[in-house]
Amino acid sequence: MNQTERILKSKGISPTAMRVVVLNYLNMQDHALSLTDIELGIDTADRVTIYRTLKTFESHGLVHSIGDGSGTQKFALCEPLCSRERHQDIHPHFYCTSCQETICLPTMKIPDVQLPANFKAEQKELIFKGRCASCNS
Amino acid sequence: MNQTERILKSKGISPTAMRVVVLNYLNMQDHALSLTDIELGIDTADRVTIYRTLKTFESHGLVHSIGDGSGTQKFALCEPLCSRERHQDIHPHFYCTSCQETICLPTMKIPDVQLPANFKAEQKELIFKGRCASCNS
DNA sequence: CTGTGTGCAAAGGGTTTGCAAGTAC
DNA sequence: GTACTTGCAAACCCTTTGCACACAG
Repeated sequence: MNQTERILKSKGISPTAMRVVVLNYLNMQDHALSLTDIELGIDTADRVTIYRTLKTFESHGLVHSIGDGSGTQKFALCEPLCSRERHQDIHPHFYCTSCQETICLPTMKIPDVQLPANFKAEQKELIFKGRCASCNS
Repeated sequence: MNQTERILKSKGISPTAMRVVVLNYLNMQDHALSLTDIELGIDTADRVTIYRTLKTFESHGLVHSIGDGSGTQKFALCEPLCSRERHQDIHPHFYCTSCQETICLPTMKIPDVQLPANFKAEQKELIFKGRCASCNS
């Protein structure tokens, strides 16, 4: 059993061939991917199957989804600490309006903000939009 | 000429009946509205017309749109200082996963975060998800 | 008359569900 | 055999564009 299968099992996901392929593909990327991105990258797989695979991954704390304002959801691997109950260590994302890539900024924290009385936040998302380093150079 | 028409003119938007109705409706709300919300609130108007009205408002700095992660865009009135060139004073939003309402938090600032070298941000968005005060009481 | 605004129709894209066939244990 | 997984089809919803008519300056 290889490393990818081990990761899936550790999250309680049975490591089918499809899931191994999707996870490996996500692992190769340094930015978040849309369903279409993955579909194009894995030419053997059906779009809906990938969709369901990602939903499975998400509900088991293996990937997180980002609404970057581009109108389409994107997905990226979580930090190892994330679990199905709680996504640890959620980080900001940068959406490049030039190349449309969404980049995770895992080394940064989302600062805390004092919410109004009786508001209870369970998640927070911080998104920057602009031009990324590659598009600026 | 009433106050609503005056606002429209001050933003360079000709104050048609439709636009006055939409602006008044937005003005009555304390939270951001989706296109569907507005469509249901203004039963005389066509969905596409409202859509175009909002786009006009947005490009003239009268409303801002929020992608709250619910999958649909929402719109809310801007602060008076916003202009077509630049949305001043962009604030965090709170998305209630119970009642699906998106609430502006205009008294709060989005904290600055140090971006990686050569990344240039033009916009930032901070969204909290959880339960709002009404749903918690 | 000319430009703008509105309504209707429809295209386009992404997300989500249903169902039946395939696969693993 | 039973439960889970996958592929195909289709539904659903939101966003966006095209076009023709109505309206205002």
